[in-house]
Amino acid sequence: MDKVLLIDGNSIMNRAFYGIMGNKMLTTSDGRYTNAVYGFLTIMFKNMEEVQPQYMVIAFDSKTAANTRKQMYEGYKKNRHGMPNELAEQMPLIKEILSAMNIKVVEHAEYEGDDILGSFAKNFARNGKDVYILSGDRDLFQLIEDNITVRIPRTKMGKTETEIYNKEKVEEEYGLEPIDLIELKALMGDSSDEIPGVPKVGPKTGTNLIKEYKTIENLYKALEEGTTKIAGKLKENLINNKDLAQLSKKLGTININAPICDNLEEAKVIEWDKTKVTEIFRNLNFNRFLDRFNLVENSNVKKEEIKIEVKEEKIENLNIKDELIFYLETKESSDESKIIKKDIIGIGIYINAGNIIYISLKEKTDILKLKEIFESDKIKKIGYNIKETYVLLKECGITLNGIYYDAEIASYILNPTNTKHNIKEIAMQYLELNLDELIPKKEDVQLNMFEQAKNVSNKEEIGVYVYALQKLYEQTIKQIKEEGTEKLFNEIEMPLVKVLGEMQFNGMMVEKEKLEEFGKNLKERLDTIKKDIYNLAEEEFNINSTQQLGKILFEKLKLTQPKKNKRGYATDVETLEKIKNEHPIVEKILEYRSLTKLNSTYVEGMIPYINSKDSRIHAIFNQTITATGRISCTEPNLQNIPSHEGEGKNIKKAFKPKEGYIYIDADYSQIELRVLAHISKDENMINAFINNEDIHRQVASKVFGVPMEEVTKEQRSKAKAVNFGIIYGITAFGLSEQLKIDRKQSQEYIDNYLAKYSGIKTFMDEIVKKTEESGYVETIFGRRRYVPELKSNNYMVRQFGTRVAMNTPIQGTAADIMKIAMIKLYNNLKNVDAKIVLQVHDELIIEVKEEQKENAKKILKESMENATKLDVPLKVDISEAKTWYDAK
DNA sequence: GCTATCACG
DNA sequence: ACGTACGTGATAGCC
Repeated sequence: MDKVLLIDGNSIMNRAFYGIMGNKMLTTSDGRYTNAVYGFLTIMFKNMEEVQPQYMVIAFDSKTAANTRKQMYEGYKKNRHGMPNELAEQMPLIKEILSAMNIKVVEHAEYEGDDILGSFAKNFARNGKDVYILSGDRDLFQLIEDNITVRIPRTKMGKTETEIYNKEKVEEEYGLEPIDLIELKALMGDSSDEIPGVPKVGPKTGTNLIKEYKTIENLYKALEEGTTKIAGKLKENLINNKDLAQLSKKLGTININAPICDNLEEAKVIEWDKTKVTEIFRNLNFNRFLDRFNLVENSNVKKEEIKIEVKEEKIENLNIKDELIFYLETKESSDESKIIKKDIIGIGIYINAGNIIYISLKEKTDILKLKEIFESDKIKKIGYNIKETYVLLKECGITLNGIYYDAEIASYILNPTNTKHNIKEIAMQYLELNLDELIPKKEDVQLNMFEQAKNVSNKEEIGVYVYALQKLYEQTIKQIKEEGTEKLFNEIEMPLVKVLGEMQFNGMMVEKEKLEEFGKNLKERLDTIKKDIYNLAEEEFNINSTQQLGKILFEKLKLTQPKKNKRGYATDVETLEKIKNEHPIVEKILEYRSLTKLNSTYVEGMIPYINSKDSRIHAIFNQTITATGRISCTEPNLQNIPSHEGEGKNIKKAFKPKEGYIYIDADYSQIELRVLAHISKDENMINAFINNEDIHRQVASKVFGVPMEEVTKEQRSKAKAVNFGIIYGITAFGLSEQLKIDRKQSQEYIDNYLAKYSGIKTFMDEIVKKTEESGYVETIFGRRRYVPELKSNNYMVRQFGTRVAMNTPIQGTAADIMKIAMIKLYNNLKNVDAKIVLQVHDELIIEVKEEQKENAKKILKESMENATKLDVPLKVDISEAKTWYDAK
């Protein structure tokens, strides 16, 4: 069936404008802004690729189009200040480009963009086409029907994804059919367009009313006939505001009969005017697009003199003995229950220089023919992003062994502050090789590129990666040896790949119902608090918007305004705590904040990650992100589940092992201070740990000059803050902020501390000096972090450099120790029915068969405490638990 | 994308 | 006189 892509021009331009606003490079040489145009095209191309439309229309708002509705109601879009100049000047530009691409652009003096989209959508749908509307605006949901879907671009974790709304999704989210949304809006209004609605009717009341009466006409008929249960204030309100409801319905109804689309064939997608498009792209410096659509002859680009020939080969002919240098080709999988939603479709293998082979693995069983090679411990595996490979293979029933070298990890070891370790970047950096130039370009790129099936394999591209991989292997290992980090690489990082792969494969079991129940409870309470806040503010606003909130608190309610930030008023917890006594609304805001956080991040954010097959969350543990050597965790982040105090902790009740199993939770006690004691060799601190003293109490005793027994709770807690400060590279300001004392006072604490713990003072001075000289700082296992900040001309940046120099060996060494412990633990648990499921920097959780828990406990504790030998003992606290919540 | 906010060690 | 404690990730708003 023919497909139609309709685009809400203004809405997408807006998104794009704010999306890439920060990129200051996106101006032309004469200073014209191009970021919104660039972003618009990126989003449009992505959607063209996904939808592959035969018809397209882009609708824009004209200056006068809103007048039709303004005549009905003068408030309509009244507070919409026009778009910023930087965006406005880009509007003609995008229209010019679209016209060069022969894409139909519609703008009308009397009809707004929504009306244009609505009319085209319904018209196309009537003609039997599949319609896809691309917009950032949820108002368009009312247009959805069987053959009409709305696509909302969304940035999630840096990636732009498209959220697709069809009938079912709308019903699920709103509890109403798409067409009913018109009625809902008539009752509840819309603050962004200033559609009034009926006062005091929010989403809940509104939805219930529409569910029962379907339309406002029916509702009012029932009210007038008295055949309704509605009573009290609500009834009064509805009756008194009938006009407003009717007006709002008119305002909020998208016109689907605008006489503007009599010839749909005009919207047919045809070839671009290549010359014009090229000229404009060149003019705007859109080199990536020029390249992508093959619009320039790259005659002036110096081509590498490398010819990479890739031969397609059968598995049977493969002869691999000592090492497997390989790159897996994957495509997005349609199987939602997979741990990693990718399918393996091919593999490139290095045989020798100039001889790279590609094996197609389209059939599910193909990969199993390589099982023996993958599982052999004798064959060294040399690859890229092997942790992912490990999980993918494990899902196919293959356990990858002999993991020897990973180019991503090598790059990380050489420079952990690099933010990108993808193969193209590291080939550029370590080989001075531009892989894009080596990948042969396809001929028919321009229009047809959107029609290229994405699962068509590209063996040439894979071949180039394999080629680069072999070179990277040689080059980075050479550099790693030169700087002396090969032990760290070979004995810690590479063995850890498998452990992290295991953790991701194992996952953490979550009781979805428990989470949902908690979410329901949160939402109910949030509804109440929201109403309270609106009542106290005497108006409705978006509480999540710090700007709107700031206006309410500091302009309308005139509360004292303790702090400002770049964008206006600060409204963070600390600020609000200070003015809590001035108005009851503040307390409510704080409560609202903490509950929305719980609901959106830990309930709503978590549920989609629960695997339907095994009820587990398979979070990704990243090994190449942090500057210090810690691992990080994403999709979702299980390392920041609430655990301090308050009801956030309840989230942890949903995490529980499978039937017959139990969690053992172990955490290092004071590992960073112990590391500090070791590397600084400070006598007092070393003794404290050897004698198993309470370190915070000891510090309090020394800093405040009181005997150990007389240290008060308050003094101990202050000392604790000082200890933390020391680890972070203390400043008087930082400590005074933390303890809410003045700078003089905090400086005294620091001076006292450094006098009593003089070994630490010496260490701090020397590490900064050493880092200045060498340019880098190291952990005791040799992990290296460069600190260019110390050479900066900017005082602030230099100061930051000194703190980094002081903190990195401490945090980094602690991270190294944990990594060693994890490897030991993994090996020691081989004959136990136990799995490592989570690491939270100084905490490890295993899921173990109940009968074997005592043995597992012993192994866990021993692996962690004996990870390495320091001048102070490593201490581990251990507990068993039925849920994560119960772990102490 | 950047900013503000807030969750963790 | 400046503006600061270290390391992370997720969400929502921005119009």
